[in-house]
Amino acid sequence: MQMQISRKADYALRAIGFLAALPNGKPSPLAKIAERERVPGNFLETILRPLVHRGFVKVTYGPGGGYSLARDPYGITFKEIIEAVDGPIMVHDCIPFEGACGRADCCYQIPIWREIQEAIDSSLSRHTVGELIELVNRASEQSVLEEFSSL
Amino acid sequence: MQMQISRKADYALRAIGFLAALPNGKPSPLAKIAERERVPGNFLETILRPLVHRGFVKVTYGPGGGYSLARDPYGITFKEIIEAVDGPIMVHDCIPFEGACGRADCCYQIPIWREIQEAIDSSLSRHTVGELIELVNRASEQSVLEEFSSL
DNA sequence: TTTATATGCGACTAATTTAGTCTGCTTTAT
DNA sequence: ATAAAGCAGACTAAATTAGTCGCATATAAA
Repeated sequence: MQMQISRKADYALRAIGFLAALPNGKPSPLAKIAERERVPGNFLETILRPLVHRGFVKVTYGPGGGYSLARDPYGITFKEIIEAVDGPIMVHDCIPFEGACGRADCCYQIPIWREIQEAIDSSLSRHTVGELIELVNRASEQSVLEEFSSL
Repeated sequence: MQMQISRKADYALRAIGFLAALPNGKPSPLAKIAERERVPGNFLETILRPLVHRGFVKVTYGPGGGYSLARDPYGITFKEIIEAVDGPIMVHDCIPFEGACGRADCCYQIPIWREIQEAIDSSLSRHTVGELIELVNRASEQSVLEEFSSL
């Protein structure tokens, strides 16, 4: 399997989806997020760090504190989160500049790679954290319904 | 850098582009492809193997032999080559089936991942090895022009 | 002002994947 | 026969990813 998002990116999106789904932006401590999303806590903390630095997530210290979403979830894209935790998404070395791969004379493929890159970028930018709220709500309605029908 | 194609896939596409650009499908031995594309020969050989198995590349043994393209280059997509050498392209564990990540209750994100996967797939399928012929030809015309104008 | 509850930082280790090598074997043209 | 080609697969090395840990800092509330 390749072209796969990293575990870090996956965890980041789970965590940020969790925060987005919290009512009225109440902060949630690391331990709680980690438990709910079944993610190693220490690791999650290192993942959330850049999200805090870049202003996607807000932190409040002390008792009752924790992480919370700092921005409108519909304004945060998948691409932004993924790039925040793992660096730029780049399908080929030579995307930033021709010859970056160290073989300037062989880079005739790059127009194609640029198109592919563009497709990936735009697809990852079309999806926002806001969608996760709807999805998680629909999922929990669903599980309530299942519980009900099994009685 | 992430979501990057592997070196294997890059080498495979360089090699297959080289073969596609050869006139009248004459076979080219490994050593020659490796030299021209500046790729370690032993490694390239392991890369070409699955391409032979899957019928993209044809082999002729003995003196004067080597590898040649086995099919219409406009019918071979980037996706096919990449998947032949590196296995299926899959943006998220849960693409093949919900719960593949081992957390069935947390898979509410997968509709989004499926859309992203679809975008990547179709973009990689739109581009064919045939385009490489045109690009390499244009590139060599270009270098002839440059040589000419510098006189 | 102490204490408990929080995160921040960075160095470290472990596991996995990717990249590349090597040695011996098979196939085929001349 | 023999030389030129690829085939097979086990092996090693390098790089990346995933995860841990100990100590430091910040804040709320008793």
